[in-house]
Amino acid sequence: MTEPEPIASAPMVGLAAVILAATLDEPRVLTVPVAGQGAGRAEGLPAGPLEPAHPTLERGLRAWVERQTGQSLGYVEQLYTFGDRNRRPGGEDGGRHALSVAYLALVREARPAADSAWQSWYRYFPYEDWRAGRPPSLDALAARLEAWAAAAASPEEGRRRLDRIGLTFGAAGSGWNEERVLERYELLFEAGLVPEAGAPDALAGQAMAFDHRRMLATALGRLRGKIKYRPVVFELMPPAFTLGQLQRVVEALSGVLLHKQNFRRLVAQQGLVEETEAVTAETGGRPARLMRFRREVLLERPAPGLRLPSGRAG
Amino acid sequence: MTEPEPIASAPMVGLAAVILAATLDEPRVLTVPVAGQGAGRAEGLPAGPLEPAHPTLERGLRAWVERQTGQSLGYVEQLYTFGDRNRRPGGEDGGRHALSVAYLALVREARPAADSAWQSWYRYFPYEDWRAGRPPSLDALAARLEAWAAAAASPEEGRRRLDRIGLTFGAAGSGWNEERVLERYELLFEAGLVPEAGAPDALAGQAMAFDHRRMLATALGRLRGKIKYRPVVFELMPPAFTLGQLQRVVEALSGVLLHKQNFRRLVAQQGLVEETEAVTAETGGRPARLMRFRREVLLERPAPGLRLPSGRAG
DNA sequence: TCAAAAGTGTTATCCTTACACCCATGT
DNA sequence: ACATGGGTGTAAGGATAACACTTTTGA
Repeated sequence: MTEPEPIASAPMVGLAAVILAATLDEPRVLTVPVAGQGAGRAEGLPAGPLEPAHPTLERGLRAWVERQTGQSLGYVEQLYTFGDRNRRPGGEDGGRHALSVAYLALVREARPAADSAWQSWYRYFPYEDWRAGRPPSLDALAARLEAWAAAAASPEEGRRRLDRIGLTFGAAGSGWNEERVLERYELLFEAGLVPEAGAPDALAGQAMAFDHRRMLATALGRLRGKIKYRPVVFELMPPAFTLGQLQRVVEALSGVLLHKQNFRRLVAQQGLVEETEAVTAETGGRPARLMRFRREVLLERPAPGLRLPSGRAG
Repeated sequence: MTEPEPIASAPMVGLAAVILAATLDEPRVLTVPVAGQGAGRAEGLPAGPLEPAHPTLERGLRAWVERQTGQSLGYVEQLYTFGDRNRRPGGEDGGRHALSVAYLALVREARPAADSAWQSWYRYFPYEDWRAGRPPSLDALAARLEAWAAAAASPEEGRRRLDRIGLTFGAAGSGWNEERVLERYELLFEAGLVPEAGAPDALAGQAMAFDHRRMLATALGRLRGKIKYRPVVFELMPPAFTLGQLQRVVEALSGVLLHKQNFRRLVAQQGLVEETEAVTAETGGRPARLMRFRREVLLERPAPGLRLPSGRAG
């Protein structure tokens, strides 16, 4: 009656890494060149097949990343297993499945090696960066999305599309929600507005090979959510940093500006950081005290993180 | 330099489903018998290999579940891909990897079919049920965990173990955190206190085949977290229900009792439900108004859910 | 002297928590 | 009458958001 165990046919299993860092005020992702699909070279994520020699999935991932980029990974967590879309090559493989287990990694230093390169992740998602106010490209995107909704087969379908647009791109009830990165990308994909889906221009951002941009979107959404209840930002910070630097990194990740005073108070009274003796001279203005992450906070609070204090202000 | 695409060797890929329901006051999981490892039959989750005929992972999962249990699934989300532990059969397969992509499914009705059976999930995690106060088995477990910490190779390792015990089982700072189901299970596993790891008795709950109990722990933790910011509880409720029923289901999921008045206010003012005209006679006491889920809340609030109003009270 | 960034303090407001209490039905 | 669960109101406390303001450096 019952099968003995989830044993399998012979699918292809790949490993892929979304490796993020935050140097200066820019959030970065590590990319490698990929022999082009059709025309020339494309950008992609470090990736490779799972091999029998790999002791675990995660160890296999680390091996591939070191080999392709020279980067060694610290914090690593599993993101999602992709297998449903753009991953069945049709007849050529006799219908074999192609899965890809994607991981999120956070690193401190950004030493690019071999062919790899660090890119700002807003290169792939320009409309996700609200630090300088509402991105102008959103107006054009919104217009195209509404046209897509209007072109729906039935009125109900049109209404559903409008609801989704409002939900993911704001306008509905509560405005922009920075965590819905993946939902926005999938909506643009369905509407045919991303280059991967055949859009003529790059209004919705730079394309990536295969479904790597979907993986990146998944990673950004996850990270934007996670900084609120886990102190993962510090995986991106040097051992000592100023509160201003910390704030700029959080702003870079979340894509929105924060209220300075409240951010400082929040960080301080949550016990996330402690002072060091050192101060730094720095770019213009009064020297700032250097802080370090307070590891003990993990034992004290149930969900220590940076509940973003909303408002935009200097 | 760069490999063309995450293409693979020949691992075995399985699909597994944690199917949850809430009938009356008990939270349930759907299990199937598994031809025993060693001695007799064990309980397991519905599962089966990914096959070339499956159009997507999720469709493959639905097919396996219907075939093994007769249950058709509504809400389904991917949980995690397990592959690192208990999943390399050693020499027999020449070192092939065995992965398992686990899914969480929520269903309304509990019609058992074939060999499958609904079990209370606290059968597998008795210490997770705090509805009748602190479970007595926790005292014995805590004693064994402390013995495990004391038996560490080095003092630092002993301290680390104590920290983890405090963090996952309470005592540290903030007491019991109902979301850390997986972390608790993994700690018990490492300490050798679960039957799967060879513990002599079932103090830490009933065993399951393979790593299925780990999957169940992952599912419970995810669900306990998710009800706080997504209205997933309603996937478990009938179309019309009383606020009392809703509260009892939430309590069953989270394993803690809630404060009645605040729960009602919360649900009401969040706009999660709306009244129907009907009332129900019910078990003892004044007849209650029947409510239904307000679907529009999805469009209105960024994260509609049931932020548990802490305290235990009638 | 001024710009720029660091850093401190205070107040209004909202949400959470807790407590007290009334209502309608079955036994 | 009373037990049981349904249902409403309100006051105290804490966290958030917004505001105003001082300090210390470099140009």
